[in-house]
Amino acid sequence: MEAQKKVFVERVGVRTEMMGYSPLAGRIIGALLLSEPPYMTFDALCEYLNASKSSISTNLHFLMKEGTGLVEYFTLPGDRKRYFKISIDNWLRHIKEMPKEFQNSNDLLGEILGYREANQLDGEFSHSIKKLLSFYEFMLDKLPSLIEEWEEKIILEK
Amino acid sequence: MEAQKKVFVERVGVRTEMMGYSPLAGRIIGALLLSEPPYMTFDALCEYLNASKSSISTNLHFLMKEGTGLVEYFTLPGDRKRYFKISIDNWLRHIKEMPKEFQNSNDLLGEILGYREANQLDGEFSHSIKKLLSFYEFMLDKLPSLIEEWEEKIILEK
DNA sequence: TGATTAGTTCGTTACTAACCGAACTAACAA
DNA sequence: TTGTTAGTTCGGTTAGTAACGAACTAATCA
Repeated sequence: MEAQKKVFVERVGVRTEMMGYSPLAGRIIGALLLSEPPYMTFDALCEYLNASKSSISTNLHFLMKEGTGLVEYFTLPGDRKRYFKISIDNWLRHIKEMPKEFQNSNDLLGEILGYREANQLDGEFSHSIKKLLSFYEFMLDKLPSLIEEWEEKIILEK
Repeated sequence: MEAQKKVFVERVGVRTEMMGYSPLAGRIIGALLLSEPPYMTFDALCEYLNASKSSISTNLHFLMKEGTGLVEYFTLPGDRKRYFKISIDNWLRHIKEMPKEFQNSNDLLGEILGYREANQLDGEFSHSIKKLLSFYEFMLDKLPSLIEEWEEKIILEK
């Protein structure tokens, strides 16, 4: 069972690395997803992941700030330690912001198309860019209400 | 106008770097998006981007294979040169595959939840993971038909 | 006040990725 | 067959990133 857990931690590590996190940041996420109880102290993370305090410190900071607040911590009265855990809420909030990513590509591509048309550059190519843009715009239009639809479904299920 | 074009090329470069491409790969995409006609030879790319032949060669290969076929080339009879251009079709095909990315995260998270439940780990945390999973699953369910809806819209507009 | 604990900061090392130039190959042209 | 052009491959340099240990700080405890 412990061995299986470690395998999961590494697999989560690989997945999250592909999302732009460092290997250790990925393993922290993995460890926190699989630990029981679902939070760990600083020292426990160092020991479990065989990592130095400095590396754990750096990566926890990253995950709490830049890393979209994927990790957060709580404290207990009369206890100096911090207890680190995954914030599923922030995780969800982050993936719901996916349309914003689209928006950025969309905007730049739109500007480029504007430039091409203003300078009367090759029409056929501009036309195919327009098609691509229309896809982005369609998604930008539809995704928010799709997300809302899910929100409502979730409320009803409760 | 030429200056404005270069600014665009760099901006595209930065955007695509954020998507995991190398700086030069990003600039190649930018140059090809803005060039008139909408294709360039190997040498023209070297010169325009002030890059070495080897770097251009490596990055074009990447963009044609691993890079989801974002770039392709064509040839002209009686002309040894290759003409490189953006494949908007492949670009579109690639973003339409977005649900597959979801699928991978979804599968791993599902396995983890299975592990947690099999070992009767903290119920509240597992419950919130379930909520996250339900979002992924909802999107996986709805996105394909949304994409199809766009396809139909496009056909009608023609 | 001094000792301990929790976590941070800093300087270094090891590794990887991006890019370059030079030498090379394959195809055609003279 | 020799030269030229288009592009590739290889080895090396440089820049950037991940991680470490040691020294430090801030808070608590005795």
